[in-house]
Amino acid sequence: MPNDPAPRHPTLADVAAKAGVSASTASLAFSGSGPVSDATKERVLAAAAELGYAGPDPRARSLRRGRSGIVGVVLEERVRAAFLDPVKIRTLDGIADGIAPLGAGLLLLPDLGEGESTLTIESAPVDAVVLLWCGLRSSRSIEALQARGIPIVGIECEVGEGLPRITIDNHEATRRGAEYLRELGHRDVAVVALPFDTVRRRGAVSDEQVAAATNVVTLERLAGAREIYPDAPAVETAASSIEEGRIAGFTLLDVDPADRPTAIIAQSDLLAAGVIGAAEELGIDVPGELSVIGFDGIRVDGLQHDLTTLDQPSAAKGRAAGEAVVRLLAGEQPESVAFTSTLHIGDTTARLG
Amino acid sequence: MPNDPAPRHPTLADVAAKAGVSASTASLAFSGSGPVSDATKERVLAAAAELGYAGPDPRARSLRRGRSGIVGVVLEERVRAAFLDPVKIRTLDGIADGIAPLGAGLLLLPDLGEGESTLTIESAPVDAVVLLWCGLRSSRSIEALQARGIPIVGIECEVGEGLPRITIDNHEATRRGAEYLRELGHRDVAVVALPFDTVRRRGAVSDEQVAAATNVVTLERLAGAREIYPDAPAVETAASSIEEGRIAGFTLLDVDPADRPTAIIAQSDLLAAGVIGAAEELGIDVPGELSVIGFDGIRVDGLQHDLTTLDQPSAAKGRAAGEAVVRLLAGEQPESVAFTSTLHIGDTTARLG
DNA sequence: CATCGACCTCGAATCGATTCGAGAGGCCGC
DNA sequence: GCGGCCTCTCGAATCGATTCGAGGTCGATG
Repeated sequence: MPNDPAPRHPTLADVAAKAGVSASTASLAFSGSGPVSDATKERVLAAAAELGYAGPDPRARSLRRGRSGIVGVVLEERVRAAFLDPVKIRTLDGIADGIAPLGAGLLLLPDLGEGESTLTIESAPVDAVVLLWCGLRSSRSIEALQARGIPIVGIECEVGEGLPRITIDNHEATRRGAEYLRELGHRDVAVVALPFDTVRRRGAVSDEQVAAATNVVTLERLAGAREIYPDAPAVETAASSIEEGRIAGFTLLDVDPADRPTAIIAQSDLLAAGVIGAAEELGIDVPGELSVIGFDGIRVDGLQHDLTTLDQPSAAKGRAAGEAVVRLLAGEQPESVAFTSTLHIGDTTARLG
Repeated sequence: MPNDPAPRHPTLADVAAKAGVSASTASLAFSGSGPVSDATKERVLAAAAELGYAGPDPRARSLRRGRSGIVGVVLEERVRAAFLDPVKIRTLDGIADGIAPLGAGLLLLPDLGEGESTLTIESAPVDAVVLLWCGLRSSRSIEALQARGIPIVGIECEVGEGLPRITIDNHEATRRGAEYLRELGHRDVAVVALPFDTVRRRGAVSDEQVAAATNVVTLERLAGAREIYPDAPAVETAASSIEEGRIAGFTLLDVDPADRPTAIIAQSDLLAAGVIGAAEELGIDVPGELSVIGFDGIRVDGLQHDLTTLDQPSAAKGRAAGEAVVRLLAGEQPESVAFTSTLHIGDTTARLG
């Protein structure tokens, strides 16, 4: 046995040598369709099996081919958090569906590496990228991707000139919800808002904060509400979750009943569920004393009510984004797509009085 | 303006040339910590900015470095389906948590490319792989990964000698659940089982089918139930979903009341919820006329009952797998981890009679 | 018998960056 | 004023596979 200090893994060259062919021929034998005689191909495969060669190295292959077969999905904040938000899950589901023809994998990427992150948007070997509710941070990354010629699709995300975007009618839909509350006779309406930017805060929001906000979805929905209720106070939350909704609910409801709003527009169903929970804990009847309207149209875990909400097609949004990716990679120029939400009237809203 | 037929993207070499340094120096300037003077580094960065160079190509970098910063998660079947299963979501969540120290991205891979899939387990540029409820198909892939020296961790998955596995006490837990039913006086108990292998079927399961099954989880849970009820009939489902549970529920319950089981052991909470739904549609009272026990301990969307179930720590399982990956990549030899489920007694089980 | 294809196989260039050891200056101390 | 050391920079090799055009062999045809 000769010295074998470095038990490296076999490479294509090793296989080729063992099979008595050139590396190029071996490569052809593996890629399948090349003009290689059956005998040769078999010999190469046999040599590979004997050496324990498991096929071409994906890294080298993707370098040479220029494609990795991976589509990145950029999530604001931690990857973990995305798994807790049913809307994101549904959207991811749709994306997976939409890119199915590519046979590509889905790489989940946090927007900003949390300090130690080695794999960032810029350093990930992706063929295309879908941005999901991206914040301001992404703008530099977007430039980097564009410089590298990587197709980008944005979902609810300002993504720059000429790039396809998937959106819904945040403003218009919320306005419709607010109008419905007005028809029910409500005059004192408050908004429980999604985060305004990537710095997560809680509590009442001043006009300056609104002006400085970067989260487009939050702003559009807020503007839609204020088109009907220009003076509606807004409470910011740190995330879209039931617990955050509950906290915001207490802020708005645990006050002198005279100062209490009669209706609350929550910017997500999870927040709405939290608000309803807070109301119940405070002995406030929903919808008798308080009407609550949500956004998303998900079914909230544990919520006993049929939430009045603005039903948005999350999965369809994801699918549209996936399809846009496919077309971009095919060299086409897909259009942006704007979806529409529908007002679902449940049992959490009622006529005032 | 000279002819510019191929508007290629700039490479490190271009930047180096523009900055008047060698490619090696430019590389050092980008990787940051190398012994490069500030003046030079600045010059390189300026040249890069001017050329619109967005940093080193991830593909080339990963080829040279031998690491891609990606951890693959192999899901049986379609990626899409995983997003619909709360248990998988929770586990993914845990994995993301566990590998956080790596700062790596999470690449979701279907077990078998659905025909056209280009990115398979073997051809994905991953540094490590977590197998999630993998089926038989994976075994070839596992060999390929091992041949390439890629660390593997299995969750509820036979993964081969010496590789760390994350498991729960499927057999023992189900036995405990069955014992509880026996204590309640039940004698006619049926099992609504998860899929037996990757060929999705529905309906009553014969002994031959059990013998030929490959899904370890299904088998272990079935064996646990049959330790107490050796003759318990089993119905196979095509997936873990409420709808599948409903279908199986009808199979078992839509019969002569004399032939009806008095209790059903469902192998997942979603299946249990479906069974309960079927019972309600058939006018069978739960738990009055039928006791139902689930597995997982998730809260099922829309289910009004507090399900009696075997609560398993899904997120912890994922986290343990993630941590095992981290340690494998650090050259350590992590142990397998076996978690324990606890019997949660809700209001879907009752004493017989 | 010579020539023309058809069919395989091979060499060499390429993808883009990283890394290691060597070498070139500049600065300090004696 | 000179040797030695330290700091920065560069060349060249390497990672592993793919691809294109060239060349070689063999059978068939005029």
